[in-house]
Amino acid sequence: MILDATDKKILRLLQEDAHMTLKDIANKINLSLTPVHDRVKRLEKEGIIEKYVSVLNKKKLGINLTVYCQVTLIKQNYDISEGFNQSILNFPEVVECNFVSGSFDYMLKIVLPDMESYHHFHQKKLSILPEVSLINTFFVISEVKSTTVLPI
Amino acid sequence: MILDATDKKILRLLQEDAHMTLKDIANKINLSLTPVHDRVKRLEKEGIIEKYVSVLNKKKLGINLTVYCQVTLIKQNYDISEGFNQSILNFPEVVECNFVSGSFDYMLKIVLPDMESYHHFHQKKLSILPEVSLINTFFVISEVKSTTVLPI
DNA sequence: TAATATTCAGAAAAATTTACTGTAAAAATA
DNA sequence: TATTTTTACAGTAAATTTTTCTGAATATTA
Repeated sequence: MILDATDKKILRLLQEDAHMTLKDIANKINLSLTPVHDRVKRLEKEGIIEKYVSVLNKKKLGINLTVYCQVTLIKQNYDISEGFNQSILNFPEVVECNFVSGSFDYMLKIVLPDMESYHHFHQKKLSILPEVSLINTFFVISEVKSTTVLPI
Repeated sequence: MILDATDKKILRLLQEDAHMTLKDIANKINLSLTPVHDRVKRLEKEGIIEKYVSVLNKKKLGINLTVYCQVTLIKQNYDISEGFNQSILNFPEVVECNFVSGSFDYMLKIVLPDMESYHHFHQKKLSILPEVSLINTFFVISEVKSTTVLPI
């Protein structure tokens, strides 16, 4: 599937604000409702638009600590990795987990209320996983940028 | 502002799918339209709900490479940091940038079409910033988890 | 106990999305 | 080259959703 200039304009708008009405979009890109509607539906159907979500304010929810954890496993084989992955998927405080190249195995991003919660998470949830060998933590002091907008 | 159980239920639903109708939400949590509408509006007004966005599919947009960069600045003072921050905000491929504690200064997450694009980004955009002293890159081999859903 | 807020239900109005009809331009085919 | 087919779009009407309004029930406060 090829995205033409109009598709990209629509995607750029919807990435920033999914609550724009079709009419708003139509006006912004000088089209009528029909093509905008059809294109959005097509983009949804093709899976280019994966989902629509609400972005909540961490601070106002009392989530005041973000950390990156570099995790090394005891071994790199399939079963060990899969076991670890499954545990991570069940940890709601882990918002990001990627298997990476380099001197460790996984890069995690974790969001928590405070340091005490992190201590608990580290001791009672992450470090006790049988697959985990090493954890190296970096604490976020200040968030410069955080966006769901992809460059298109 | 205190969130009661009903607010949290609404937030949990909207975090996963912002295209649920008020009626859908009302049905799921056994309420009528009015309180759901009023609560959502209040959550928006208070800034608990920050925005609504569309999540796009990286792969289908030809974005096949994700990397983490650990960046060290030449100095840690305010002007140097601010200069760096401003540049980062203007780089659309940088989707995440956090000032962190530890053996380097910033943790970046960058999304790009391929290795060639990363080479270009590294050489022509990141490493030439006057504030940057050191860059350490980790390539994502496989994405295990990536969510905008906060634990509430 | 009365007055005031707060929360919610139901209904009507306004706005948006969806579906339908048709036209013009571009592309494909004979 | 002419004809058919496809594609993209405009306009309108129906269906759905959001928004607004009215009022009742419960809890809070004076």
